[in-house]
Amino acid sequence: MEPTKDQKIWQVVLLIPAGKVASYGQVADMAGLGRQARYIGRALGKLPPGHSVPWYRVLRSNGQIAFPEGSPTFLKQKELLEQEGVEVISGKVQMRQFRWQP
DNA sequence: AGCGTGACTAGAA
DNA sequence: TTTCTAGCCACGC
Repeated sequence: MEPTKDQKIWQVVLLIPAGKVASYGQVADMAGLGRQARYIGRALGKLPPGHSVPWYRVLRSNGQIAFPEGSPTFLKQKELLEQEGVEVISGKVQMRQFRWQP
């Protein structure tokens, strides 16, 4: 059976090494979707239960988390990133040292 | 079949 | 440096 776009996106996200992060545009390009950065978030929203996809390693192009501060999802992502060793400040990540595939 | 929406991006002020 | 605007494209209703 053919893998769907969502599956492809999840596969790309799985390729992100721990301790590093990637932007939606980066993932979209690697998934072969080009400029569909917005679809990435939507696909991650479709993630099934019991998944092992490090969706929390996907951030905006400027290194900021895509959720509003104070949201449970935001807090969860921040916690997971810090657990990976990524420094999160004011909802932003020091992508100067954590940018994936320069 | 058409319209609104969004876990986005790049550029300008 | 931060904030605002316009462009973008696929999906769901």
